[in-house]
Amino acid sequence: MLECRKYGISERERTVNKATIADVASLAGVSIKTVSRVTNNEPNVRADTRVKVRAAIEQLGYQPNPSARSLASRRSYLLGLLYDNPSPSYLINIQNGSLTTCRAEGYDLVIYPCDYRSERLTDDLRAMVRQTRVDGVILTPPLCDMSPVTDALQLLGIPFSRISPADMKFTEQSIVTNDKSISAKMTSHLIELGHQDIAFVRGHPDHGAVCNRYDGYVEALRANGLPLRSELVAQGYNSVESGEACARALLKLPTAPTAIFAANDDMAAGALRAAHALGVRVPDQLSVAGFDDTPIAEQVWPALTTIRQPIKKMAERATAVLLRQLAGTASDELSRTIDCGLIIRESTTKAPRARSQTD
Amino acid sequence: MLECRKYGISERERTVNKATIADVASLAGVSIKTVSRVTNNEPNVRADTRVKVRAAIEQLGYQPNPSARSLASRRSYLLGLLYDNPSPSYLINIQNGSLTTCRAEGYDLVIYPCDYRSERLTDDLRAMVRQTRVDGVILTPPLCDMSPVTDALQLLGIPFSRISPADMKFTEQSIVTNDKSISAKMTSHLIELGHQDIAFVRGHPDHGAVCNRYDGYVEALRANGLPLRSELVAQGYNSVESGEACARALLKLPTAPTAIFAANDDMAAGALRAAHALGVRVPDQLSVAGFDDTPIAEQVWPALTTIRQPIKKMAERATAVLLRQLAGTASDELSRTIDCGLIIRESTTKAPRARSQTD
DNA sequence: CAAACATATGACAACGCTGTCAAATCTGGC
DNA sequence: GCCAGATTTGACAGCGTTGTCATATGTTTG
Repeated sequence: MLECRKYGISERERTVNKATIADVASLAGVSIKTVSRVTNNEPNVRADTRVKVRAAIEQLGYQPNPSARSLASRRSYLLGLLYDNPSPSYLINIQNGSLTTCRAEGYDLVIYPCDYRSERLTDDLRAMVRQTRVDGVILTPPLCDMSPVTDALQLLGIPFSRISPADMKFTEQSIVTNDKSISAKMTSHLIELGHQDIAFVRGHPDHGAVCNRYDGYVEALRANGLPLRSELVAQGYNSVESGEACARALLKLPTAPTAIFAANDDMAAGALRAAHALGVRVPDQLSVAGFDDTPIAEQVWPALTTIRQPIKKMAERATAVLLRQLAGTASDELSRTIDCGLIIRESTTKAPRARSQTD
Repeated sequence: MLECRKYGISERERTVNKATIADVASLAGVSIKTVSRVTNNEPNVRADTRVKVRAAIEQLGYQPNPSARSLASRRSYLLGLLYDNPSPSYLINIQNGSLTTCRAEGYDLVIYPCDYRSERLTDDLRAMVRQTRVDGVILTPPLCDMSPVTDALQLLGIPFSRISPADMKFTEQSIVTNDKSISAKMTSHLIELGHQDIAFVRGHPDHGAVCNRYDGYVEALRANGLPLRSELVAQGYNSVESGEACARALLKLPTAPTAIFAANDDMAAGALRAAHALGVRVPDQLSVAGFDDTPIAEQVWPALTTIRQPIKKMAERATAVLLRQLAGTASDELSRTIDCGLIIRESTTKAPRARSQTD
């Protein structure tokens, strides 16, 4: 009892999970190999044997020791999630999605924040992989688009799965979104509301998928016969701050836009701040649209019109694709393209006629 | 070469990390035990032997196999982070902080989102612990205040460390914040600005530390000789939405407050939304203060006066405390109380004289 | 009914490390 | 130069699984 204080390790090991595969085997009256077959759902076990073993497992509360299993089978049952300081809400969705799939398949998730601009990125990667021996890696933007990363993983022989890559490589191992077409749809929506002078705040150049959104904007302008005016295109860096700076500059233009479409919600929130500060009323004088439907979209005032990406689902799929890859089973039935939808809220409305007239 | 396609597992194992402790031992001309001693920084190795072994390790790029190490030493070198759907930015800070310490000590972090209201909470906990055999667990609010959780962990003999618990139990294993006194300070600050009618939006009742903030508010009112008016105290639930609802009700009061202090930033952002919607100008007519300094505080307009909690540092410390506990070393030199500071931004200013006069 | 084959089970050797304990080597004191 | 004690090193047995391969048990077929 006294040694129990402070949860002495040795005491713990005696208390918890005492049953080993051998205990189960002797209780069930079979060999440990048969127990192993049952716990791993292997074929070639007679139904009644299986029942017997299951009962013994139940009775003893047996859980296979993951370390022993890993050592013998040379798999860690661990997946790594690689990310570089994304928006918190994005990350949490990715994590939750990935975990959903992981848990269902008996895997755990280990997280690896890293700096995509670091010189030592591939070294870090290598160290990480070796240290924990993750069976596979999930890559989020912008890491999923960096060939040093994918090359290193290929070299190490670590399977990976990519979420929202910008390019079309490794399509078998990627979950892609239709960023371009949905951005075109949002732009068209604004045009339908009567907006002619629609500004676009571009995302961080290193962030591939976000960049594709600009292409959709360009496409929609062209499709609707509107000119692409370079002064209405601003370069942001995904942050609220950068969005605010861009919007300030845009709103001070002699031919100020009546709508601003930002490549993500944070920058759209920045545009909102700029409008407030400059006394421009949203949406009466200015419509603002974002992308991602992060929590901030509903938290700012007015609530942002935006595009919802089912991020959690994307992560679930990406993880499933990775696990299939690990298992060697085909994953053809898994759709790898994810659709997004427009969410119309308070920050967009019809273009102010008067204004575009007088300008 | 052909088998390399799709990164066949067996091929991988041959390619990556081929060096074992035996290879290092024979290259260095020592026994495997000596190599083990070196990699684990154990004493009683001659300096020149250590150098020899280190060189061999370097040359072969040897990394100990974590599964083998775990199996033999009965430790997983894995820590679990238990959380229940907190704010994304809170979680990311916690994760990053915890990881910083983990990495430095050769540990990895496994994440466990869970539902604190679930009936099966302790069962889940038990399953999780057994499945991965985490060496210890980090508890965030509100889980850190739930005795079913702490009891279960104690029973399982799993060491844990708590971040921001509301109670004073397990002080050796907790990182506590001075929520009460800093809330009093914020309240006093508002009083110094001339506010007399200060409303408080309380946090979720299940969230202990957030509740303590109310106590600070009460204390400061008393200390400054102001009455505690129950109609100025609203019950929120930590969400933007609940903060907005509370603020709407407060602002419609015949004796509306000139300042609203919300127990967290999300609710303060909600108050901002309510003010915007009702045409109440912030901060001219209404001061709003939050708590936490989450990113939203800077992203809304006007930017929120709030209280900064060094969450990342708290997580670093909590993890360090846990690791000391695991190692059996004393952690007395680790301070377990964390100070917060007031961040004055745009959402608070002097009380509108006229108004409090006419009311 | 036996031969031939498919299915079910088990014995045993890994897997790569750490813990234990004994052996070897190095100290310093006389 | 020798002995007691401290320090350094190594042999070897686990740790709890899975993989391999041989054996045992069914099941079909001629």
